[in-house]
Amino acid sequence: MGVKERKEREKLQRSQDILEAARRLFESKGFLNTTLQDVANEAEISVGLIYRYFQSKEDMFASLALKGAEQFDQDLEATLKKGARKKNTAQAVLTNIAKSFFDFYSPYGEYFDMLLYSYKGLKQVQIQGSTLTKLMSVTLGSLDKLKTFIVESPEFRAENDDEALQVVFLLWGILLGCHKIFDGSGRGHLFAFSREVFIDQVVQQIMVGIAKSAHVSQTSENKSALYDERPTL
Amino acid sequence: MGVKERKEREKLQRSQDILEAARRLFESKGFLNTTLQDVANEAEISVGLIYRYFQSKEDMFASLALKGAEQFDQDLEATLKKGARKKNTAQAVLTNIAKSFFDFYSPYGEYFDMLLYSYKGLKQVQIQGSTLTKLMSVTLGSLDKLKTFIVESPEFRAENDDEALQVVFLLWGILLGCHKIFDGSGRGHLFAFSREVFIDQVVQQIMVGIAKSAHVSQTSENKSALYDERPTL
DNA sequence: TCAATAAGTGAATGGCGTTCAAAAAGAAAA
DNA sequence: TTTTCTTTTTGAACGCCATTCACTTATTGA
Repeated sequence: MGVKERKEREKLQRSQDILEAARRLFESKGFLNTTLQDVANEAEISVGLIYRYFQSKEDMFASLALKGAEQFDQDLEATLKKGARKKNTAQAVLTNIAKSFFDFYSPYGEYFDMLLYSYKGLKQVQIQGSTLTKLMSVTLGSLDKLKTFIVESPEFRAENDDEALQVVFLLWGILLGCHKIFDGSGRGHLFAFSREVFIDQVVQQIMVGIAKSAHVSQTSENKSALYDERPTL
Repeated sequence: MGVKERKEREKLQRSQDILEAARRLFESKGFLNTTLQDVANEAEISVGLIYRYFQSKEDMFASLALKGAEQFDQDLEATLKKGARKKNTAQAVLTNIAKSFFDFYSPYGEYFDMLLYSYKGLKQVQIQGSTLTKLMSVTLGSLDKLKTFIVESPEFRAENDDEALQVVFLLWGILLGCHKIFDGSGRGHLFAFSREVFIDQVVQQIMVGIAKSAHVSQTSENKSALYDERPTL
C-alpha cells in the first residue's frame, strides 16, 4: 500500500510548510501580531485546516522550538565528530559549538526560550505534553553529548561527570546569555566587532577567565569569606 | 493647595497598587492567562479604571520591568559603595553583584527580558515610548557603573574603557544566562547546591575560566587558526 | 459508479483587551 | 446648603482573533 505512505509524506510536508509560513510571519510581525488568518493566507490554505495539523497556535510555537533543538543537536554531533577526527583543540571545538549555538538561536531560539518561561509558570506559551516531552529528551541528549566532550577532553579542569555537568550548565548559560546580549543589542551593533569575533572573545574569556590569575581565590573553601566581610589581602 | 498634592500621592499609590496586583497575578497565572478583569478584581477597582493609570496591559508589563531595573540599579550602587568602603576583593564584590542580579531577576527580570524580544521584533510585548526610554536610561546607567568598577579594580585584565565594556557585556550575558538556566531548571533542583553556592561557582568560574591554563591559547591573534582547520599542537 | 473516509472550508462562537457614554464622587462657587 | 463644574469610576458595548463545527469537496477501495 504505497498510498498510505504517500499520504503520510504529504501530510508531513504540509505540516512543515505551515510551520515555515508561521515562522516567517512570527519573525517579521511577531507572534502576537500574527493571526492564524495570516498564517493560513501565507500557507495558502484555510484557517480551519491549520487545526488538522497543529493543536493550537501555541503548539506551532512549541513545534518550532523542537525543530530548532533537533537542528542544534545534529550540528553539535557533527561538530564533535569533526573535532575528534581532526584532533582539534578543545578551544577550537568549543568555538564551533558556540557558533552552532548562535546559529540555532537566531532563527529558533526565541521559541525555545519562551518554553523555559512556560515551564516556570509565566506561561507565555502553554506546551502540549508530547511536544514538551520530545523537546526535553532532545535537549538532555545535547547536554549529555557536551558533558562527554568535557570529560574526555584533557584540556578541562573538570575531572568527573558531576564537575563536567556543572561546566556544561555554565557553558549553556553563558552562551544563552551572551547570545541574548549580542542579539538584543541590535545583532551586535553595540559591539565594535562581528559575530565571529564576538564568539571568539566569549570562548576565549570562558577558557581563561577575566581576572589576572594572581588575584583569583582558586579554592571555594570557606565560602563566607568571599562575601562582604572579607578585606583585601 | 494641599488637595492637589494629596491627589497626586493617591494617584501614585493607586498606580502602585494596581501594578502590584498585576505582578502577583502574572506571577501565579502567567501574563497571557491573566485577564484585566482579574487584575481589576485583585486591585478592587473596575476594568475601565485601569486605563486611567496604564496605557495598556503591555504597558503594565513594561512598567514592571522598569521597576525591576530601578531596583537593581540601586542595589548595584549600594553594593559597589559598600565594597569600596570595606575594601572587598573584586571577586567578593562581583559575587554580591551577582546576588543582586539574581534577586532582581527573580521577581522582575522576566518582564525585563520580554522587552529584549520586543526590541528585536518578536514583539511579545510592544513597549510604550516613554517607558522604554526610561528603561534604557536606567540600564545604561547600571552598565556604566559596572564598567567603572571593572576599570578601577586592579584585579581585572581589562585595561581601558573599551576592554572593560566588553567584560561588562560578557558578565551581563553570563549572569543572564546562568540565572535562566538555574531558575528554568526548577529553581536549581537540577543542581546539587543552593543558589548561594551556585552563584559562588559561577563567579569563581568567571574569574578563573574553565580550562587548565596550560591549554589555553591566550592571544586571539590569527583568528582563523581557532577554527576547524587547526590541529592540536 | 458508488459508498465511505479523509481533507478542506469559512462562517459562527466565545473570550478578552480596549473604548466610551454615563453615573457617582468630589471640589469650588454661590 | 445648593448649584455648578471637574474628576473619578463604572460596566456594558465593540472589535479582534483563536478556536470550533456543520458542511462541502476530493480521494480511496470496491
